[in-house]
Amino acid sequence: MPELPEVETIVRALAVQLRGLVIESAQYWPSRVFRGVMPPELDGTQVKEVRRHGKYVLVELDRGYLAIHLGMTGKLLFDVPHNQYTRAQWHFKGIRLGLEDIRQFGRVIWAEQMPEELRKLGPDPLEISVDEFVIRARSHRTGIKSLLLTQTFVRGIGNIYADELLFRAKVHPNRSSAELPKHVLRRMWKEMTTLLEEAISHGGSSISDYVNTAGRQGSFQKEHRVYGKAGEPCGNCGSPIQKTVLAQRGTHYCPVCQKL
DNA sequence: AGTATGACCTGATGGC
DNA sequence: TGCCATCAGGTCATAC
Repeated sequence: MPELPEVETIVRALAVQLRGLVIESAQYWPSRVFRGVMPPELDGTQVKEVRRHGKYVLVELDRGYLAIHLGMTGKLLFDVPHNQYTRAQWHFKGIRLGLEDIRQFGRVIWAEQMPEELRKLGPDPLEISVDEFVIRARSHRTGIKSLLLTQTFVRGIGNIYADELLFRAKVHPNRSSAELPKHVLRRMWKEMTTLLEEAISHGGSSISDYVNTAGRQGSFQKEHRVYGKAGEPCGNCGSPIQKTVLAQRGTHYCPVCQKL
């Protein structure tokens, strides 16, 4: 569910509330999110910082790192009662952070050092330079949407923002990455930056179940131009937005504005 | 290296 | 109301 803007929204709230707090106790309910490895005893450990790394929430402790991926249906919520989907709870003085995840596609990783799963990811889309973006994109032949979804290429873009970005940049989702002209890739980089920053400023997109740590929805779904708009007229040219399957994902685009 | 497919999970929705 | 198929913000493993 959550992509870069949603995770960024969550992380900003978590950082404010958790920085400096000490874990008093933690509870874990066995589920797929732990992949068979529960975090060790962390009582007495202090939260140094909370950062985003791609789609991961990275909680930097004074001893080790807790990395949380929210998958499709993961939520981090303060002070809500335990329910059947609660996978973990961390108790701090005066506040309790719970992880809920219906589908269990999320993941909790603990490691003494920055976890390998995070280190192997590509650069952040809001930090990569335009030149590096162009060079990296040109070194792959695969379809551009598939590449945008590949977290080792850039980290944090998912299905919504891939579709929205390609529409804004007027690029067909199945165009071969290596064959995109440099000026088109530069345009994509620019649109990527503005799209993600706009989405963050709206608190992310809420389609069905995304909510921030306060249980509130984002509003960027109101600004979507193609995602979830199949059959509706394109805002540029009026022709109907198409929906197909590409890279195993529902893909929305304007067949007139985004030519192959 | 690429891509296509299925798997992993559960719930919501729509057709019959 | 019930049953079935399909779809959903994401990875991951396996097979061509």
